[in-house]
Formats: sequence, structure tokens, C-alpha cells
Amino acid sequence: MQKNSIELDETDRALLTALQKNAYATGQELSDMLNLSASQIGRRRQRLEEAGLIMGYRARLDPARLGLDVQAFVQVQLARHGSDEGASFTRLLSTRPEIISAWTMTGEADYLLRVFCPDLQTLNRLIHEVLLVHRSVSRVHSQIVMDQPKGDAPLPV
Amino acid sequence: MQKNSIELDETDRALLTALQKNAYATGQELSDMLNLSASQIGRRRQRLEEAGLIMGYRARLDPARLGLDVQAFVQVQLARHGSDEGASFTRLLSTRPEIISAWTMTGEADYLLRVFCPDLQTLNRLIHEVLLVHRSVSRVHSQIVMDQPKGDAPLPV
DNA sequence: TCCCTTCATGCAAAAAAATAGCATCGAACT
DNA sequence: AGTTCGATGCTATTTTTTTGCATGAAGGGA
Repeated sequence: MQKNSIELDETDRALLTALQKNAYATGQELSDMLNLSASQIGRRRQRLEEAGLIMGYRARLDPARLGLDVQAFVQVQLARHGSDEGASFTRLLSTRPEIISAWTMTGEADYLLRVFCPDLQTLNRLIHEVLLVHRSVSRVHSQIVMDQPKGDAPLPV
Repeated sequence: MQKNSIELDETDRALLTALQKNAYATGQELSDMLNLSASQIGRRRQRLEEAGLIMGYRARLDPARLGLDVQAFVQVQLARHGSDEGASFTRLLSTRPEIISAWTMTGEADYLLRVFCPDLQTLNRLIHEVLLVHRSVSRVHSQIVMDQPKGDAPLPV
């Protein structure tokens, strides 16, 4: 089984792009768009799901309408490089719902966090009362998002 | 019209959370989950869509299976602060499919870009042949993503 | 307190959409 | 040429969503 290397033709790519933009497009709509019958759209979609190419479907919410007015990126540097510290910090990440995503980067053992908060005060509390008090965190640098000139474009397929 | 301030009760919140995790859950499944009839689920969902709280639905793809093995964050600093430069750079962003998202941050006039590339060479080319050659770009700093310990969690509702 | 409006709700019917069955077509290979 | 295999479209079936409608609970006057 080599799920990894499924053959994608142009129609598959177009379908993936369309579904990245609007996962609720009906078979009929996609059918018109791709010049393919609705049933075949469904079969291809199913194939792409089973191959693991499509990992799932998600609703995208408007942060502003949820009262999440402050978006920030927080760079966190850990003091020591023990696996314990990393694990402990990772556990912390998973418990905080305002931390939407976290990445580890090349170079120093540091994390980049993407955070949504209702206001600056909450962000501040997150930084000082949650992150900085963690035993393995040595430095924190946060940047507030002003604007998002390009947002969540589909992956290039 | 104050779309902004729709009342959300606990059921709405649970529904939003569920749809952020799996937008393809059927009314029946959500019905069991939230102790609500399928029709009512549908009506609430429609209300949340019309209110603009749900902005849309998207398929989530597996970057690795698409051959996008390198993920990076690129910080870009612009030389001058004229609106022309910003606009020109924004236009550049929109033309590059490997740039998935871009944010402007507080502080200096700089951008944070999230990028997916098939390999390091492509990333390198993006940086040197696309970003650095742009007239208003003064500095570029890129960090490669090693791991994503927390990924695309639902927004806290 | 009583009445009235409003709105969320569940059930059932209708409409829409996804899925499965089936025969056909075309490309690749023998 | 013959054969196999997979992709395709059409149709039938099933599943899901949406709509119509009556009920009941909550809130607002008089």
C-alpha cells in the first residue's frame, strides 16, 4: 500500500482546488465546473478521501464575530533542551484553546504560536501568567497581527 | 442590521465547535451529539451562516501527500513605508500560490508569510528570486517548520 | 393574573443530494 | 485483433437536508 503516491490528474487537481475553496459545493455544481458527471465527482472525491489526500472538512468561522479581536504570533524560546521540557510545554499547548496552532522551527528550540484572544489584556495574561511562568520557557516575543493581506489560500495542488 | 451581535447560546457554541472539527457531520450525527432534532440543527446552522459567523466550509488537504514537504515562515521587512510599496508587495503575494497566508504585524512594516514548498530548493528560489528581488523588500528571514505540535485547532467559541 | 406574541422545537413530508448498480467506452497491453 | 482494466454517464436507490406545520414554553403588557 502506497497511499503516498496516488496519481493525480488535472481533474483531481481541479477538484481539490474547488473543495479547498468551498467544501459544500454540490456534486452538480462541481459537475458543471469540471465537466464531469455528478456521480463521477463523488467517486473521485471518495477516492481522494480514502487516499488521505483530503483529511477532512471544516467550517471556517469569523474570529471578529466571535469577539476574537486580537490575533498574535508568539515566539517562545525554551531554556533547556531536555525532552521533558519539550513534552511538558507541548502538554501546556494542548490545554490552551486560544492557542490555535504551534510550530517548532529549525535553529533554536523555539516555538511559534498562533493565538486568538478577545482583547489585549487576555493576550497579556496568556503571556505572563501562562507562558512565562512555565518552568522551561526562557523568552517570549509576541507580535500583534494588524492585517491579513492574504488569508488561508488553498494549498497549491 | 447588526450581524455583529448575534446571540449565541450553548447549543450554538457546541454546534460551531463540532462543525469546526468536522463540517461533514450529518444532521443526524450532530443531532445525537447535541440532543437536538436534525431539522433544528439545520435551522441553527443556516442562521449561523447567514449571520456571517460561519464563513464557509473547506476541505483540508494533507500537504505531505501533495508533495509539499517544506513548510516555512518567512519574515519580510520592507525598505520604505510608502503605500505604493505595500500595495505592490501585496500584489506580489496574491500571485504566488505557495504563499498560503500573509500577515502584517505591529512594529516595523513587516510581513509574516506562511509558505509551502515541495523542497528546499524551491523555497530558496522563492526567497531569492521572488522576494529579495522585489524593489521594496529590504530583509528576509526564514524559518523552516520542523514539526507542528498543535495544528489548526478550532477557534474558541 | 391572564392573554398575547414570539420563537424554538419535533415530527412528518417534500426536495435535494450523494451513492450504488450497470452497461459502455477507450486506452494499454498481449 | 482480442482482452483487460479502469473511468465514465445514466438511472435507481438511499441518505440527507429542507420545509410545512402544530405544539409548548418564555416574556411582555394590560
